[in-house]
Amino acid sequence: MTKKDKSEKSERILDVAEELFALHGFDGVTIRQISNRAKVDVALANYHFGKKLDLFHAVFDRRAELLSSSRRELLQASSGKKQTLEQIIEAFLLPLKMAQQTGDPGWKNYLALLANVMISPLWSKAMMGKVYDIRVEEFITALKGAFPKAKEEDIHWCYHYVSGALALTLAQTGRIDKLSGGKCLSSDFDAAYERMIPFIAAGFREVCG
Amino acid sequence: MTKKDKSEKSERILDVAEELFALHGFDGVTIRQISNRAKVDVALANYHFGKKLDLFHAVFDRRAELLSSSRRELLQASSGKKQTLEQIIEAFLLPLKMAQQTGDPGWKNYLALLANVMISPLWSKAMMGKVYDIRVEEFITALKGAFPKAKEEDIHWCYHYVSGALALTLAQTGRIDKLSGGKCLSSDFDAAYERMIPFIAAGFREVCG
DNA sequence: CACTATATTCAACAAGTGTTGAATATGCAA
DNA sequence: TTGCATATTCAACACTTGTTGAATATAGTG
Repeated sequence: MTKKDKSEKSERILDVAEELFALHGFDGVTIRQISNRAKVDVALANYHFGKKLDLFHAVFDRRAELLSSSRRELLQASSGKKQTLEQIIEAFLLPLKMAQQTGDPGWKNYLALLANVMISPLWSKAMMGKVYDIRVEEFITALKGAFPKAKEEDIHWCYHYVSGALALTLAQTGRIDKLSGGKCLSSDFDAAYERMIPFIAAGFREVCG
Repeated sequence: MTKKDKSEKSERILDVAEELFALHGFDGVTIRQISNRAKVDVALANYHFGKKLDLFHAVFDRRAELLSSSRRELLQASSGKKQTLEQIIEAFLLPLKMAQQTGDPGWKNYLALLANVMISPLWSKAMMGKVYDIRVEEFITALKGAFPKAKEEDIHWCYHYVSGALALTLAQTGRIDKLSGGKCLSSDFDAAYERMIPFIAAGFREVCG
């Protein structure tokens, strides 16, 4: 707004790259596929974003800060008195549900990309540290407050399970659709989150309580 | 043994391909990288396994049947009388823990590859249906037996969370190592499974009980 | 208008891609 | 040994990859 209005084409590149990276991963997508679908010359991606890897980072970072700060606000909002376990979990999950509920397909793609990064050893090390790890540390600190007597390892492992369940949800593989014979839908984030919170809460209380 | 002894080199190709596919995914690996590390000519992979995609299938299928049948046996072993929830969950998880505990790095790589496939919409659809889905259906049937009054959707969503937690564990991203400051290790499957069973069981009882 | 910085396209490069057919090596039966 | 099937290598193909430098268009400013 004030400084620079990103050109229309450069944002189209980001959108298309987001979608294709989410679906096929970094190596499964060529710059020509991106520029073709964005109706743009091959060289333009390079002009705006540099190397292919830089473009990937640009895509990943674009929405990372929004998600991360939304998590921080929710976590701090309830941090006055002692937080309930459910409040803590919701602060972690709700921003993702809200992002999904915007209906913006860009968010859907980004969340799938995030899931992809989370589960890859290489990409996880390269990308998650920048913005997301700080939030996770706050999240874990809050959990320690809710379970003062729990062992740290127990809390970390439980968070690990949460992270996995979340990743598979964000990935929207469509597998649950098939396995349930259509009774459940990958795209139904409401259904996924509704049950995830009590599921996780009970697990935490069992292992850490 | 009886029919054909696969050549030493062809198995080396499979081993190397398994490792590289697990780490970088299908598109992140070239046949030349595989053949170089296997100290074999580029054309040999094609001679033994056909196209690159066929090689990927060969890698994925090689250990799939073992894992799947191991699950079936464990699930049937306890199916005489009414199975406890913990028994059902263990039948699903134990084969993976045992595979990991062989110490064979090939198994470690395969499980990471499996995690990768599980979380990718495209690969999941293409690969999981062949061997794994049948086992999941039996698993869910057993769960229905343990929770006769539960709604089907609840059971499917809870299984979905299990599947996600499992996938992230198999992936061994090393993220928990970093976040816990070394208190937890991705490679420590014992620690992961030990807590996973009570965590999951409590979640199921809360949502489906 | 002219000037300038930014945006976009064009054309091409060197390197790498999967795949293939012919040539050679290897092991095994008669 | 001779044959023969399998295994492996060699050399090359047509094509795609990311990236770049020069050329051209576009928009904003004086």
